[in-house]
Amino acid sequence: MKCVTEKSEDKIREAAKRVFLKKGFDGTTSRDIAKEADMNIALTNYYFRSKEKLFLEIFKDVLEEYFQSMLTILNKDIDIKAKISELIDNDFEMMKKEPDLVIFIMNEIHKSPQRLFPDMSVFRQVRETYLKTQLEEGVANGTLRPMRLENILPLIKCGVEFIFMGKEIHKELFMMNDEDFGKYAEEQKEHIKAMVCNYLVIG
Amino acid sequence: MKCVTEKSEDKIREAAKRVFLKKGFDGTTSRDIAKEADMNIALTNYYFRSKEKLFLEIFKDVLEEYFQSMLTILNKDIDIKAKISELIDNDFEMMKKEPDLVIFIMNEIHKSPQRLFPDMSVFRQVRETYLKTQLEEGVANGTLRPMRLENILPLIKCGVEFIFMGKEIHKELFMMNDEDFGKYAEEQKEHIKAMVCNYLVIG
DNA sequence: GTATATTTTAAATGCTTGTTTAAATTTATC
DNA sequence: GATAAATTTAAACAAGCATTTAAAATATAC
Repeated sequence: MKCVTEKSEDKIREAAKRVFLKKGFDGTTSRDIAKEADMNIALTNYYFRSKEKLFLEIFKDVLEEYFQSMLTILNKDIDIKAKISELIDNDFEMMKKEPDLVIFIMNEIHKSPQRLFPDMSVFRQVRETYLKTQLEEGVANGTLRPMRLENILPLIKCGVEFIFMGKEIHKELFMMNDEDFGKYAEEQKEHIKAMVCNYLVIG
Repeated sequence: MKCVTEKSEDKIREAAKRVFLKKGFDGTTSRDIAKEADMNIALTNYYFRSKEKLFLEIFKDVLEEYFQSMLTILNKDIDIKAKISELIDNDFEMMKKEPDLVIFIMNEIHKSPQRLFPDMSVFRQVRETYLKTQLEEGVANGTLRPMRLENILPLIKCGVEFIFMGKEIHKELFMMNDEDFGKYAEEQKEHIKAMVCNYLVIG
């Protein structure tokens, strides 16, 4: 018989993801998670053994979520300019949908990198995409500026992610409200696309 | 008589800055700070009333430290390309000297923006620099692409700050050790300079 | 329907947290 | 050098923390 009510384990997992993303590992208590999941406090340890174990499980998911949609685009068989444009659009939508995700990942890894890299096979996948081949071919036949994947990928990602990670400071610094910021981010996105493409593609 | 030993208040302030930068507000305990300063636990509250008050004082300093050297360059009477180059070099040196500073600022503001913007007069200063005039003149006479300060400034800052904030993830992703990363960051810095200048300056 | 396994609960565990106290010590004032 | 003020100390505070317990409630198996 199919059950309509969600399994407790999943309820906790989803609640924990929400709270961890918002408050970070240090800022989150087991009671916060239990309250968000509307469950008894003892259940987090019943299902996940400890706050640390629960966090590591969720962090792994979050990191894969971050890379997954990007991976699909990196492997598409499309022109490199279109690919850059699509990668930036994809990043932009992700930052709008999950505004806490990137700063959360960056901050947690920065505070304790060693504990957070288990068997990240997704890293290898990112290193071996079709974009890499495209790049090497373009560089070889002189249509692209000599760059490696590790040079171009951060240039594609940093523009959009930076202004969203620092959304509140940008709003304060340039005296914008949320509506202003939305328009500003859109125009900034187009600048980034043009700037990166102009730089990578010769002529 | 000049005293060689540092005043206790300053010892605590400096210790607190070190610990807060490394562990963030939530990850830092009053005992951490007292230990780092090698002082009795009660002294943090004797001099600063609370952990929160001490943090706010330090955060204000840190934010001004972040903007101060940048402000000087923004107001220099030099060619706009040289200015961009110098801003990026300056950012680069700051990230090497204080690797925790930017991710700390970003994360703390992201978690609770309202509590961290008191009388930030430095924001007004950033808005009204000579670069703004240079930009408007260049755009008016057609030598520069039509952009405002809020468009160009993040483009200048995001490249370097992004790879340093995500140093550990970049090392893991692209299989670099610390030495590799150092070289990589230098070459990335030059790409960023060229890319931003090429984009802003027409022809 | 009873026995067994699973899930949920309230309560308590011992430890750490930020902060306070009141006494002890050092420094400054005359 | 005595008196007052400022600083430092060890100890304690209540509240909150992650985690555990053992009993209660529910679901599953026969």
